[in-house]
Amino acid sequence: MIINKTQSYAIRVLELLAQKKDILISAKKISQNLDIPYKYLTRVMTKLSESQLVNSYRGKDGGFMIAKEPSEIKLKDIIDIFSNESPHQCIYGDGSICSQKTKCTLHDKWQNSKESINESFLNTTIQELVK
Amino acid sequence: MIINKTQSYAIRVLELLAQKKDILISAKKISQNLDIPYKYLTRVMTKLSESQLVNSYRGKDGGFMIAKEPSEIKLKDIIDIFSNESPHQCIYGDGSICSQKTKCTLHDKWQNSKESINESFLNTTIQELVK
DNA sequence: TTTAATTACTATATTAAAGTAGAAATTACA
DNA sequence: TGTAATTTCTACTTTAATATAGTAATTAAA
Repeated sequence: MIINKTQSYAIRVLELLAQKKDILISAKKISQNLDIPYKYLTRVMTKLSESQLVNSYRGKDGGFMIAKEPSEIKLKDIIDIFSNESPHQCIYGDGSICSQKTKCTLHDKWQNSKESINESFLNTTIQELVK
Repeated sequence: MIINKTQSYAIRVLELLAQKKDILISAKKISQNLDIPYKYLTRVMTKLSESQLVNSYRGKDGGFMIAKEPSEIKLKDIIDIFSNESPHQCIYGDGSICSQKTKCTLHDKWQNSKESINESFLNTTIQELVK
């Protein structure tokens, strides 16, 4: 896949919260609505909250709300939160063999594909998913 | 990553075998040459052999040889051998929610990126990596 | 025909991602 | 002030990918 499961969960959550802008929604409801395992979701939500893409409200009647204009949130912002991979990874691994200096045989081809994806992540906002 | 570790191992193996066309090379040598764990590599090699991208020769002085013209082996041929994912996966998973009929919100964008990658896999042959 | 070097097979171990469980901290409201 | 509903924290479990280990099968050559 292009992105992992956790990342796609997070994108879908923000899509939902964008649809319900200015309304508090609990993790329980998000979980039911999007069919994402509740306990796993709560951890995703905590990270989204730490990253200030959503605001969280604790306690009774608490929940989550999108923290920015949907048009201000790029897919890349979300994806990066749940990403650990070094961005320039090629078939020769982590940069020790393949680097800008000593490119691996696929470096340029890879880079093109990656840039195409990355560009898509950069210029797609949550706004677009909602309408 | 775009591809997983096993897939990149396999690509590098075929790159090497293409460089040593018509020469038998043992798994041990491949392992040393490419710094791929020996035991893991042997299983990758068995699969490449089953898929007839390489010919295997057992017994003393045995080893592996590329089985086709490097120009005839597409990256996609190699990648597909070590791939289990359904090819049209979007953020809504495996096709039950997102399909051609009921597209997910990112379906078209995703498809573009995927096609760009896929095209690259399809029109890049091992030949290109060697020169 | 024996030996050594190899591929092939099968089982197990390690690691990272995904998922689950329980309880602490917080808060609205009766 | 007590209770119930929530987020947050910490630990554990499961699953899939990657890696390791041991041995069987094969084969060239002494």
